[in-house]
Amino acid sequence: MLPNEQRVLDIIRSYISAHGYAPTMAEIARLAGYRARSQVHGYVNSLIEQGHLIREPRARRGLRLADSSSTGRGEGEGQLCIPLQGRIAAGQPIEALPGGEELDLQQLFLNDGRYLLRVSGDSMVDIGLFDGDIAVIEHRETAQNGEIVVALVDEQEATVKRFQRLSAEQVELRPENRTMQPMVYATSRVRIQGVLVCSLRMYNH
Amino acid sequence: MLPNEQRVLDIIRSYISAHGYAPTMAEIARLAGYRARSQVHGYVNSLIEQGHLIREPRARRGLRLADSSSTGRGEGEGQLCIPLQGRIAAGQPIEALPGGEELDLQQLFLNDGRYLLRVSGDSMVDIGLFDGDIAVIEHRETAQNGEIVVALVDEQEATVKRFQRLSAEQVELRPENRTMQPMVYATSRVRIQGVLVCSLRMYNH
DNA sequence: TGCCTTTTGTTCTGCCTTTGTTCTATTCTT
DNA sequence: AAGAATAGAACAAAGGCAGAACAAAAGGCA
Repeated sequence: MLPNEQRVLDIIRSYISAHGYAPTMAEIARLAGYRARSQVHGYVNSLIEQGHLIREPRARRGLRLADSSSTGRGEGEGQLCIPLQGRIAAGQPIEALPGGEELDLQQLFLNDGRYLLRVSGDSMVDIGLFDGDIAVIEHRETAQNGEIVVALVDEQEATVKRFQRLSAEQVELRPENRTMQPMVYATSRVRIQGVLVCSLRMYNH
Repeated sequence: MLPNEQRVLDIIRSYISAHGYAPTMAEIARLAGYRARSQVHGYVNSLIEQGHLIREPRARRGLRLADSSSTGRGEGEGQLCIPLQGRIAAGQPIEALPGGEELDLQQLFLNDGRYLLRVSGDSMVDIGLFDGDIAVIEHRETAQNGEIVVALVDEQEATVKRFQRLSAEQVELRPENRTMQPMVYATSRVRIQGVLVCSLRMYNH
């Protein structure tokens, strides 16, 4: 999937999840910054060929997601679920968890577009993200307010920050560290590379 | 394989695993620090001759990894290693990790005697272990000084604390929280259940 | 209902930029 | 001297883009 296709798919996903119905070609074009609907149409065609989208031909707002994440994932035996045993730090020796929660390693680490980065620096210590931690990042080019993102400023410096869109022209990248100041940038200077899904820290000796 | 070829191959691997599509010659050049695309092209040609890469001629982003070199995710037989892609928060967009570090999920989560607990309470916030985090515990009945343990006091209350043996008769269980006091117990009253190997936190929305 | 306008999906065409590719030249290492 | 590393120019193909044009669908209005 090419980057522009990815971008269009992101936009469609966002739109559907926000509105409940699919965007029109013109809406996608405006959101993606294109002036021509035909442009979008090309990418949508590619996405349909690749099986990421389904079209109801000639229908308005007739796009649907063909998402593998929503329903059954028929992936043989690569599914690694680990049960959570219980809750620690209060009451009984180890209080069993009622719900039978599970951690799906497959989904957490091996989902499409997820990768690992080592965190360096102290800009997020207030939410417990420390230097040396490992971050699971999901590749995306758009983010919701409040998500923690990997963002590239001026195509130069990549950082982990909390994302907040202030207006159409401005975004805020806020470090979670009382000693640092939030930074406000023009939207055009900031490119989202991914969002933080999970962080993990090893305690080695 | 020459060192520079290796480097280029690493960059391509990282890029594909992070984005889902291959980089362009120019992107590889920028990531590797070259000014000329032709430079990259030469190495890519070598890598193709050696069978590490496959090219779709003249296509953009038309590089694919040959299976033999897909060290990316070795899930051959239940062994799940995930490469760390790089370091985030300073310098280059994403600074590639030289060592090719890997995270071995198999070993981390499925090693004998390891299990998961959900953390509850604030007694370890100073080391970034928060309420709701997931802890990977390795079952053990003894601990080294300084390790973080799951300890049972008087066969009643299980907690996560830092372990310190003060003498043959006394052990200290120290919460990592400035507002709490370390507790000292007779050795006989404390039973170690396991040590903290890793903690992990999800960022859901 | 029937007519008209607007919106929308779709196709086609033409222009510009990016990209893969090849060649050549220069410097560096051994 | 030989091979590798680097830089830059140049070209053709592919992709990115805008706009025009047309038919189907939707909605308004008498």
